[in-house]
Amino acid sequence: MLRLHDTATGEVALLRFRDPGRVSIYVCGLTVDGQAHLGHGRMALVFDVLRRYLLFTGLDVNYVSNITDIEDKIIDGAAAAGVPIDQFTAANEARWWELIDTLGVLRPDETPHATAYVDRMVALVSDLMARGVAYETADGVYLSVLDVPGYGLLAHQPLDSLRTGARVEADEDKRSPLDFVLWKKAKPGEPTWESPWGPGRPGWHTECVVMSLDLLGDGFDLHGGGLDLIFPHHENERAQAVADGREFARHWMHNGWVTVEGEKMSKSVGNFTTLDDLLDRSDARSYRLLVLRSHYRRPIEVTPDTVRDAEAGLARLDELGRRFGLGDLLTSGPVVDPGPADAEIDAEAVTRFRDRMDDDLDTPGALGSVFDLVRQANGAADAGDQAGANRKAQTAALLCAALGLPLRAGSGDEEDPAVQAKVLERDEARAAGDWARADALRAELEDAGWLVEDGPEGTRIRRQ
RNA sequence: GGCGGCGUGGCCGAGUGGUUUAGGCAGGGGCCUGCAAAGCCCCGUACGGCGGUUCGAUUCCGCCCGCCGCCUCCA
Repeated sequence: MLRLHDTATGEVALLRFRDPGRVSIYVCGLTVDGQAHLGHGRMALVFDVLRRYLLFTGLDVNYVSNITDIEDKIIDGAAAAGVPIDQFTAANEARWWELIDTLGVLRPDETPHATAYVDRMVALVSDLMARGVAYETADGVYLSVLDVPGYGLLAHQPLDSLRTGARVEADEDKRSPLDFVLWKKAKPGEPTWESPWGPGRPGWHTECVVMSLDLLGDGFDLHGGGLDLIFPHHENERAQAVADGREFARHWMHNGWVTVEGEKMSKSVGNFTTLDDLLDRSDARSYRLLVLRSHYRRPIEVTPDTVRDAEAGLARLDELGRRFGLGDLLTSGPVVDPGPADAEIDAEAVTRFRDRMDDDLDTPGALGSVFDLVRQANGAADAGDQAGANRKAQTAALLCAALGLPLRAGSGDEEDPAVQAKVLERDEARAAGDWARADALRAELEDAGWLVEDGPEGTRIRRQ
């Protein structure tokens, strides 16, 4: 049973499901206002690993993650690019899904878009007005947060602190500086929707309330996102749901930053690396491995050094795939724990893995158990215990797949006839004891990007 | 100012009141190899500082130092 840190309580607690055997998850996705960076990638990977692990343990998972396609920066971005807003957001979103696919992240079961839910957002705001917890001002409609029981649950800040910290906005009509906008009245040049308060557009926090409750229902199991969404975004989502008499998320999970030289990566600081940049120069699986190597709540440093380190670890895993011909276990789809009945799998190792994962998704510890298997498999094979070795190797591959990290048995182009000819020629040279010729052929292959390895079965090559 | 997190061996990074070790990368030695590569074995005996609790603390408590984050729209 999975124990997870809950942002609301600050404690690690058993994740309890509303419906037995089924998990409903809502993760705040991307605002499609530009290029996604490493932080967005980490978020996607962290929740992908959670989702895959729940599937691995045999649960049904309903995973919803939204796209925010109307927002201030989107309006500005489209204007700056000189293109219509829908074209701007569509292009950014399309690129995001390509990146998601490259990262091996499973697509959500549902991907609601804010602009498709404006009617229901208007309905929610109207309801909050009717309940007397929201009020209209000259420039919009606001939620009166001091009327919401438990406001500050996620922020873990005294209300006074939030109040004194609140930035003073132009609108002095707000009853409390903490109150936040549910509906923004139209400004010139902005896209608008009709509402009882005149044309305008929804505030940011409202969309996720409406979409999560619509698609997952009251009291859904888990709500997640990046650490920076805790306050105000998630606090304000919860406030609206509670004020509307709805039961909101039962559990809150947030992932930590990607940092650059110790500082949070963010667009405002300008210290971000885009996912495009990273994926251009490294195997996407190495970023997943890098993310898995540290706990999801800790910050991670992404530097050329840490990426290289992850790539070296990945190479060790792939080497296992090659050595044991695990080509049929290269799935990038979800896998399910086969249980102790499967003689090909080391059930005890799977248990060790699951113990680590159940402890608040201790992926570094889980990964340690996988590397233990790698060493055991290689060691057994070296000692001539092929059956035992295969079992360990298969188990390692299974657990890698469970983490969304498919092993590779090769690059696929080893069969190139010209390359194969050189490999054969080298085998002949070696058989004849012509070491000079063999070394020359190795140099040629290496120049072509191959790493040459001689084994009992002859020369083997792989991509460097 | 308020609230919170973190400081582990050359690097990354888990975990734990004490007997055998996380794991990965890098490094040294060995086995294997024509030489390599890959793999395996061995090695470095780490837990910011000062006190306290304890038979015993890296692990609990206090203080200090350092780094980081949040305090209204940033994953």
